[in-house]
Amino acid sequence: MPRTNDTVEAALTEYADLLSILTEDPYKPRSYEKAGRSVGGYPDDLAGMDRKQILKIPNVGASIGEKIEEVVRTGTFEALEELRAQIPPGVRGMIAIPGLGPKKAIVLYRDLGIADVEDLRRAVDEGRLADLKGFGAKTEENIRRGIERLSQSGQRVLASVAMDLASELIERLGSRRDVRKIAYAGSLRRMAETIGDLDLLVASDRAAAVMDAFASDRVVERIVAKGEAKTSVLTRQGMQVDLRVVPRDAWGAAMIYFTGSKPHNIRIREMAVRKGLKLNEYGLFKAKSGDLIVAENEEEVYAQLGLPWIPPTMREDRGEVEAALEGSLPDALTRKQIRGDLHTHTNLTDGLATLEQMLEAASAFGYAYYAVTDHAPNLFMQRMTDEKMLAQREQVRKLQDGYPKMTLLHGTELNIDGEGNVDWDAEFLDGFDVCVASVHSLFNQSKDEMTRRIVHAMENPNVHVIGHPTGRIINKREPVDLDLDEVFKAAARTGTALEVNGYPDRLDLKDEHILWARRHGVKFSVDTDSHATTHLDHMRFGVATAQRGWLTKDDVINAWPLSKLKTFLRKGR
DNA sequence: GCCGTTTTCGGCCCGACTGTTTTCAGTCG
Repeated sequence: MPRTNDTVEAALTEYADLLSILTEDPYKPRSYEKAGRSVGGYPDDLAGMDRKQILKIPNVGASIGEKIEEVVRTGTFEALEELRAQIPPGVRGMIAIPGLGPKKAIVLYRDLGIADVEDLRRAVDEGRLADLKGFGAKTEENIRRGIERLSQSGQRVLASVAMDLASELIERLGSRRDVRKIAYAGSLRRMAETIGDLDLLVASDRAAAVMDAFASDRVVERIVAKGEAKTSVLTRQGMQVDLRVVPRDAWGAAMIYFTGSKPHNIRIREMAVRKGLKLNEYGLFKAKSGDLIVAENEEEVYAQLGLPWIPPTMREDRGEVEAALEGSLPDALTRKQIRGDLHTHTNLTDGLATLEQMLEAASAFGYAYYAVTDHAPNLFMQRMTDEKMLAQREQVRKLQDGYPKMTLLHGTELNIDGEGNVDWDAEFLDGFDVCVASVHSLFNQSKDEMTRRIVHAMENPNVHVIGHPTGRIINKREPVDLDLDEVFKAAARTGTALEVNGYPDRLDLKDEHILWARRHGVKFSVDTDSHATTHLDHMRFGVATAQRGWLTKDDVINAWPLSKLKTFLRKGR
């Protein structure tokens, strides 16, 4: 079930889209779009708010405030219904086609009666766009390709997949002499959970040569656009990659610009304007004289705007600029602050590596502690038994001598059954150093059942961490239906940590849920759920997700010293 | 429609690229 805020955001965004199609005024749609985003990112639930509180939301004034109340009450608002009556819903769908915006969409509808993407596809095939003013042969071809791309792509890729492509391109282009600096930016640098386009930034004095090399790289299927400063290509896998080349002394300003997010950039550019300055990808300038102030690195640019450097993972216009201004921007968790991994597997169950191999690989990360948490018996396919588990514990204790700097913790990943009970009784569970408990079955329970189930598991004094709390698999499986507010309250009350699972297709809890849970005083465990030695490095995605949820080392139990962690694991007993 | 270190009107981020035009609108990020 979507949160009320999400419903309201969707309504405002749809209204903004319809306005952009039906009116000339470019500012009004933008207002609704901004208000929608503010509402979506607002921490409090709109359902319980009165008008005065609603008007405190940034970018929400009297007019939009009234409409928000209407949506909370009825699920929609009158003005939206009026616009919906004017054009078919499919026209809005057409502006999702790359290269086709609101202005062309309305011409297609008004002049040819084209009402959705399918109509448009037929019209293009039949050559009916030919006599339309403003639509030439190339536009027609671009629309044809845009429709194709929309139907096949639409699917954003996991951050880990984009990261691999970025590494490959950076390695090849970065080895060129005329490439002084190269880095990925965009949503990958912000470590969003999925990536639409890959953005690469290069510092070079020979832009044309670098872009030629890029455009003829082996991964390139087709060149989408190529100019003096920017080239866009489509890879064979269907991913768009944008390359921007700037002079080296503009690196910092360009990185800010290219990293985004777009709303974050707009916020800081507006700040610049108010200070009589102008910010673009070439630097921060005095508005009147055009004199350059700074450009070379990000810290300087932020500093001149009166801001501390803001980590890319927090640049989402979720209040980070305001927090930075008042000096309350949290010190985001860093990879270095992670002292151990509390959720990992071996080949005793479904892992690929032996206990010895996992420990050896983990010790390379310099961890102070490390937990082995193989699956418990009720996940029957794993064929776990009490004997096997106890034998593993013996083995772990023996291997401890080989790791003087890393305390080995013996744990397990329990299964939360339909009623919220777990595999073993208290006596057996007492033998573990740490217990993660997760849902692995009955994903389709009702919201009430699922919520009761997880809360019951958290009330078990031997359950320390709830693993991948919503169970979603990105692009594959929906999250389970949960009353998250109840779950977060119970986690705080029982002293149970919620996992931030760093496995790239889980990232569970996700950033927005973390922000929400954190306000309830919940503690978190940032883990990899590794099933192979190579998975241990997924901690980078877990930490990035934690940063996107504004977590600090104080919020994260595996960033604590072992003694403090052990106190937490006693759950107040 | 929102907002205020140019405060209750008059702005609203900024630049690159494309395509169809003859100087610019549309789209994108």
